Amino acid sequence: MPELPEVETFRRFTERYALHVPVTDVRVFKPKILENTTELALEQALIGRCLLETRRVGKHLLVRIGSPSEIASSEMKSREMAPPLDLGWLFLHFGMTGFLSYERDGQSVVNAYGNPALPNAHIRVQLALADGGLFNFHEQRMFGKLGLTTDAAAYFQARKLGPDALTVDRETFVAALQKRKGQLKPALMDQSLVAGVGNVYADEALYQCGLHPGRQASGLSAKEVTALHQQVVDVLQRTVAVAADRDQLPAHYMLHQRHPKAVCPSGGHPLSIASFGGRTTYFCPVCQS
DNA sequence: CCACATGTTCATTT
DNA sequence: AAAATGAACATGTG
Repeated sequence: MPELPEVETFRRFTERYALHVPVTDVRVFKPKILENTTELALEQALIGRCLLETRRVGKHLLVRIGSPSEIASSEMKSREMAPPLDLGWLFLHFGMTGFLSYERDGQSVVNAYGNPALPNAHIRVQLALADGGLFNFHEQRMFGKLGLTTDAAAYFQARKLGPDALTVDRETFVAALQKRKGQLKPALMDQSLVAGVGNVYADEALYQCGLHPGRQASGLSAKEVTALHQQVVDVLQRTVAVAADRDQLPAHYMLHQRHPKAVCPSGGHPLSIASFGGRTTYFCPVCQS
């Protein structure tokens, strides 16, 4: 599930529940989820500190670690205080099944996106906060990662992420596709071309503008590539707007049909299920060409 | 038992 | 060099 809209929802969730409260404890239940760090290093980096701000590119979420006394940067500028101590960033990647939850006072459990009855299982890392809150990173399938980095820009660069798909401008998007040899679907999913589009929303954007996933990326007309840019951004923005709860997306969205009996929301024809770029791809052979 | 699942990375081939 | 392909990773579901 975690493509760009889900991770953006996690980012907002983190902002809402976990910022500006000192961390009192770090519990790692599955060390394998850690990338180039240890439980001890996380404890040293986090305990007694606060999470202060978040940043997201594509499907990657970074959370800045700072001292509890550090105040908001706008306030700081106006008072011309010393620059904040560089305490680095926590990074999270959600793999195939990752998500966040928060609980407090024993009962209230809030999940990062529409999944009301999630069990308390598969918590891999838990941050205990000074207000009694517990901030949980879940990852059933263990493809996700959590770790520390000192430099946010270097973190994104090392992963060769292209411009974020939620805000990529038309000129950049068009230029990237025009020089791309190969099929549309793999191009959209290439995180170095545009960051954040995964299997489901790639299919949706292609469906919404009537483009076949196997089309040559560089072979689109100006009109087609403009429409594709618009749909990529629109599909992602709409999904962010409903906090990545797919049940709230329009009925004419094709992602509701990802099952063997799938039919086109606009004509009722059976959808084709094929492999592009090594991923299962749903598309309408009538509407998309 | 098998096939398949939203992601990324790596090796191999074209 | 770029792009495609397939495997691997770990775990659960149908």
